[in-house]
Amino acid sequence: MEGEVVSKNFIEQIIDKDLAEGKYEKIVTRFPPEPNGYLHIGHAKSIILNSGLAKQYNGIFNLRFDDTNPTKEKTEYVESILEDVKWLGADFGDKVYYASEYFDAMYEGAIKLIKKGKAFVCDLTADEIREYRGTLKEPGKESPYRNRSIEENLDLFERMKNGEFPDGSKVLRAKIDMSSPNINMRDPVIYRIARMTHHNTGDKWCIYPMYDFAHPIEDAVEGVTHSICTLEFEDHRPLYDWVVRELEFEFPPKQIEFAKMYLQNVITGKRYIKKLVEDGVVDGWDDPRLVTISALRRKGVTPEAIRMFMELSGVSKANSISDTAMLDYCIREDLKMKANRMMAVVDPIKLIIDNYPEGETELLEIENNQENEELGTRMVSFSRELYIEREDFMEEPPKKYFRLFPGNEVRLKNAYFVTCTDFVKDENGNVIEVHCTYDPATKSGSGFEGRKVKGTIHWVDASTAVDATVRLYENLIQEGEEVLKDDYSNLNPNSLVEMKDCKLEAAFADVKPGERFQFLRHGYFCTDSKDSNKDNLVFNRIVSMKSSYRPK
RNA sequence: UGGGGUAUCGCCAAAUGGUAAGGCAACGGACUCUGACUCCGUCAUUUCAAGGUUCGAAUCCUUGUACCCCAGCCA
Repeated sequence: MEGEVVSKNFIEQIIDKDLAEGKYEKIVTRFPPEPNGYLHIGHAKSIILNSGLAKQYNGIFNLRFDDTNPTKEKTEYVESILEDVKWLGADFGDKVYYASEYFDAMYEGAIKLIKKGKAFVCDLTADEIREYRGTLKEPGKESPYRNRSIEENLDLFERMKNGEFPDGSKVLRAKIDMSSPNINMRDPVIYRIARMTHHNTGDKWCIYPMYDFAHPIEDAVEGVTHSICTLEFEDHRPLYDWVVRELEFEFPPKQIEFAKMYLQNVITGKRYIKKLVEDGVVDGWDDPRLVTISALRRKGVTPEAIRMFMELSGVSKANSISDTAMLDYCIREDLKMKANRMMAVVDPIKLIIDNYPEGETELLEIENNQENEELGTRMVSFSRELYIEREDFMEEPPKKYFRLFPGNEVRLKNAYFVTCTDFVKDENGNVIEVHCTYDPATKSGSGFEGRKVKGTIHWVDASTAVDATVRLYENLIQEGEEVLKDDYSNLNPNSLVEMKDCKLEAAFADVKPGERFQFLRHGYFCTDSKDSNKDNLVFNRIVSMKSSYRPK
């Protein structure tokens, strides 16, 4: 870490320059979600970027709900967002900001514009405004209401606020340039009439500011220095700057855009996730097949892993789609040292040690994680009848198969060497039982050096093993090459695999919801914080292990 | 000839005119009480293309090409 030359991303370079020029003493960033859904991995990038920058530069990071459109917003969403941002570890101080707290300031700002002759009340219908706006290639034309007097505008706007006009009948527009090649500058609507109960301000207002007008004000009022948003707002920057300039803020914030985070083979995009939830394709916003923050949390992904992933992914202005393998790597990397390594047999087959005394049981003390002894040890019972993984035995092994087959000796992880002597098949020819003998001299930890063994396999004591369900998730997404935008019908929801009849070590009986484990050779799992109880343990798969053994 | 962006390894991504970092993935090999982990090694004579300037170009100029965003009283 130390001494390493880490190149700065383009945003850090901008900040460095601003700081060097003495523009700011302290930077202020913000994460401004609209509370209209749950946060997902894409938002995590913004949260981690913005809060990370504030931390790195000893600045301030604000969490602000951009709640200027009550038709889409719900308190449920602000609560979940709050929880997710906290969970991710972003330090937003002890205050949560709401754009709706600035409605008065925004109203005053609008009046200021009117008084400067920079805004007017327009009676055109929504359709007419669209027509007058022109097209991408042709300029628009001016509204017939554009030249109303300041007095008339002031009067009309006040009456809009007082509820004298029906919804949609009038809007307040900025007076900029109808022939601008940038459509956002063609007299954009900055206030609309909408009688909706706001989750925060109730029925106090019947006019609400539009994003392009509200956002720069929110930033400026909070003293935000660097307003970092995604690429699609690039075209809005001239308008952002216009608002900040016309309203004459002393310390105008600066908007900087970066490319969104997309992940290969998963659905990002609030809109699509929302549809899956609403249509009942998934269980809810935290369905582990999704990549919402709550789903990742439920699956057992750590905030540290998500942060590492964002750091590794970097920030740029190039549209890109990150590989989920990188996220998996971060999860593995983070959990490697802090998850207990437990034994679980997912597809059990019985192993009988013929020379082990019947009815006898011994307790083995097993380290929870050989690479981190702080995690302590646990006691696991061992006796004559065990379960092993079905794939760990082969009647006729291929070349380079190191596990159990007739005549071969392997190590039972944390226990003894065992030599396969026989096996039993049912009437269908399926192996149902494997027999072996063990060598008491080879006990784990005894320092036995007599001979080496090529393979080691995991196991579980048949008499004490706990039954459990393990869920393997594939991230929910499309089949084939096309990433769906509108064609949501092609989504394949059938990527959840539940494996019942799993056998786990007895030690798992007192596992707590949300705890994470590495199941040897099966990857990393988390006890499902929703479904787990002592009688029926449920584990969600976080990421799988890599395996270079591929029998053919 | 609407405007605004972006193009560097399979995937992210540095390099700010001085001779293409790094990570993920992949592939070899060593090690191993799991074939994981760890460790070592390999992986862009070339930066969308073609010209040009320069002792020197991913970086500057010219001309193209591809992809993304914008016509909500959404954010």
